[in-house]
Amino acid sequence: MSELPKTYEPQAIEEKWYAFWQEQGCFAADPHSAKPPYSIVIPPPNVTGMLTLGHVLNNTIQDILARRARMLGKEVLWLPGTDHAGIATQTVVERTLKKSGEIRHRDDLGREKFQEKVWQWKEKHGGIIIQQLKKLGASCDWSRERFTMDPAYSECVQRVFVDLYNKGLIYRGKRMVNWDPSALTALSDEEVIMKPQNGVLYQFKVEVSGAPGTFLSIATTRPETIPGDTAVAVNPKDQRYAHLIGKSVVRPLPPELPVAQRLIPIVGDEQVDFEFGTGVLKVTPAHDKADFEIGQRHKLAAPDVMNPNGTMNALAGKELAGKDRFEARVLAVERLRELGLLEKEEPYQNNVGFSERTDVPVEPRLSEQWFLKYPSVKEAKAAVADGAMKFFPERWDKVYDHWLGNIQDWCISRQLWWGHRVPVWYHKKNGDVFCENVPPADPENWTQDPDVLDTWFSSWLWPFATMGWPEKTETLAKFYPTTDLVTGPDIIFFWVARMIMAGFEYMGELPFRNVYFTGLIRDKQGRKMSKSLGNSPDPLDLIAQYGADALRFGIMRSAPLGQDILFDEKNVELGRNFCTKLWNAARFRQMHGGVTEGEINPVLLGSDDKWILLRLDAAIAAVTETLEGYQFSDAAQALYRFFWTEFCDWYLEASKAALFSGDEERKANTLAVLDFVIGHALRLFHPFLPFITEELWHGMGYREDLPDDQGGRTIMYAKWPARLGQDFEEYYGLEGAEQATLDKQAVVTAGRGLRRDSNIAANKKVRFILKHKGEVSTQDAEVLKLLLNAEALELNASYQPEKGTPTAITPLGDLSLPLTGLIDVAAEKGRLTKEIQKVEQELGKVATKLSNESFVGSAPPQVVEEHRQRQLEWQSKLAQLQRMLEAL
RNA sequence: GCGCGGUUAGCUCAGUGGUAGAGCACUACACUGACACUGUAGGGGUCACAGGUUCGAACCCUGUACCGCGCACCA
Repeated sequence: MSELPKTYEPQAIEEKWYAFWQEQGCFAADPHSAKPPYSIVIPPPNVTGMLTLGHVLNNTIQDILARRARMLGKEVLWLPGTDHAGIATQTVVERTLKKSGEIRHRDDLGREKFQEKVWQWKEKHGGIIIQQLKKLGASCDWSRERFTMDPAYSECVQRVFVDLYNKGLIYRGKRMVNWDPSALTALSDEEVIMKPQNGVLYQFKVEVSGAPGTFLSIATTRPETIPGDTAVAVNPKDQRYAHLIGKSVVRPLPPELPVAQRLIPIVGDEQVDFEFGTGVLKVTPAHDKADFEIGQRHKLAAPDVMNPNGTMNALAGKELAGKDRFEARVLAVERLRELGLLEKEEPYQNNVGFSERTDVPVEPRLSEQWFLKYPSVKEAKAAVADGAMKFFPERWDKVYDHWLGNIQDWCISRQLWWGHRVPVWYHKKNGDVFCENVPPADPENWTQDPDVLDTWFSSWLWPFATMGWPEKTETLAKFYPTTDLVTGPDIIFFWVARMIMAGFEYMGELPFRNVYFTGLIRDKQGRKMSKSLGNSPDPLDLIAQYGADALRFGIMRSAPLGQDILFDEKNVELGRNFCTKLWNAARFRQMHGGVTEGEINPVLLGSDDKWILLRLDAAIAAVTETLEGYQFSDAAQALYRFFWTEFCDWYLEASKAALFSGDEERKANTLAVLDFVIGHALRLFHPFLPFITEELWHGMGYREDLPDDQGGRTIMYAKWPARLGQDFEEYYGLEGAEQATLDKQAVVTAGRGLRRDSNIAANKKVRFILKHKGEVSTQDAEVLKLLLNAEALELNASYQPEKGTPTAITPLGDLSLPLTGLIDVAAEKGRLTKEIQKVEQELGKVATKLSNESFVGSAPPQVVEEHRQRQLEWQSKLAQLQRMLEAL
């Protein structure tokens, strides 16, 4: 045992223990272990990412689960790694290279050179977030770190692609996709974010061919796509227009084309809502999903009038060609106006899809892409529906179920360079398609598909691809399916649902048993954390300032199940304060000498000793229960309350009576209780506060000679505290022992109240007199005297206070504070009157209820009895107060 | 449009039928033998609104308003 320094300095201590844990191989998972398995796979952060508060929340929860599982005697695998994050990483690297002037466009380098650059970038920056997770205390098995582009992992991805291709679930087709004109790639539906936009609804008219002077009015938000219109559609049930079906109209743009080439048919289609706009819809099959479907039904051509980068092409006419789509919109409107066809412009709010990554409006675009018809949907749905897999909070069940019930095929190809390349080759001459996880034998005759796969097409294999699949590895045998998954609800479709499907398809089993969805971290005004707002604190700064334990505890205390978290640095401060409290309580214990080897002697236990043991038992129960229900903030709160309010504020103070009593036997027994409680508390705290608990565990000298599972080497493997149990309570005589302390607490609070009401400084020694009703033990009297900071506490069962003596009613009898100098009768009168008012009010409430016949008649007897008891108590208190008032 | 959350003290949130709670903030007092990153005492709430069920509602039911999120979407 070495003396603990005066203040807790987290930095050096954190580093010391993290290195120790790693050296000792404490995080390593052993598939040969006889212990029952517990496993989590980390949601792999972007390889180029930096630690955010979201990661802190997420990974602290995982670490708490993992550390607690170890203490419960499980063989724990927490498998870490990173994601190559295709589009995000490619964008970052490309931007950096442009900034440094190395390239103007990635084409300057070409595919292979560019890929090399990304790998270099990955090597340089890829480890950062892993190092940051270590600072947080994450107990991952780093020897198993994986990356979604590791060679073995890539093989898994290709194998799965080929398999799904052979099963006919992956196909290539020309479809309407979400196109990102900035990243120049297709996106999945999930990568499109709808945002309300303030736009304009334009109304223009077109002349019906062969009927001069007959016009149709069309409403549109996208006049720039008019050159791509191949029909106008009306609802066949719409009497206004039905007779025009089959005729043609003259498309106004581009104006330089001869009218004959601008004639487009009027078609009837049920999909047209005749309530909206004018009831006439312009049909642009190449630039709108709904229009594409109409086009298919009516066999319309689908000319693409745009370039991939969102500019108009030659088909849009010479005026629009080369112009950006938004610029073109303005020009198109001008043209319509000049032609006298523009009828109306009104402000209009509609939803526009934006690319999740580049935040650019997505362009619906017809293009050749790879699609996946999801496998094992039925099994994935059933797993959650029938409870084989549990979501926390439960309400995500519905969201998941709804999505799986309505899924569209997944567009999995991306026109990027960073990612897993589609394992498909086309024969240069005969056009044969070759899909294998190895290139064709005669590569010179084949061209590989240029596309790469959506990042999520690799991460959906994460739970088993990281464990050595497709080999039947020992790791898979031991740790799959995993126990818990901890992730944000924002990727429930992107990742969670898809992993479940992949799990069933390739392992024939669910990938995890429980999914805990964290909340989103927001700032204290409720705004999302974002770089541009500058409201996203750097967790590393917080760790440097407050310590990792403080950050962990602060964030866990404010993270209720399934609710968003409004992050406030105050909570980290609270965590820091709590660590200091823990530290100082330990120092206090240490002041009184080394850890006792002796057992607690039941005969010597005072009422407060028994009380704190019962409170400890309650804390063990509360923390265990809340953690089993994934209620981390409740667990943190229970710990906080137990340690600060119950242990430090009461027990530690009360224990001073024994510690300073001079009675060595009594002192030793009190120290034994302190050691017992602190030893349990440190273990309860360990999953939340790994560093400080380890430091104190060693610093306090807790039995370093013991075996691992008793915490000999590290607290990490010490047993998770079990409930004390019936035998324990009987042996130590704890049953019903709580009341004595509760009574004393009431006396102390009352006494301090008297002192304050009489304007006597807290540090001034005064004399209290307790007109005790029953027996008060010497020890209890000592505790009362100490905590009242009294010069003396006189026990006098027949005490008659002088007029005006401040007196309070307590469970142990009237407590008086006789004042020697001037007695302020008026003040005491005021105090009593105020209290009487309060009691009368309470009494009134109870009396009203009890005088209500239907209450007495219908309420359960014990409730009525409770009210009667309460009424009696209030009545007697009132009577006493009134007597006191009269005596003044 | 459909669905899901939320509305309780100045702030952030617990509280699922029987005496309204915590932390922070606030006020006052105190550097008494671990801790001022502290201690002690205190002030502060028609539990969003309107109906209903019940002896009894913050809690259950119906409806409304506002905030947030998700899904779908009308050009």
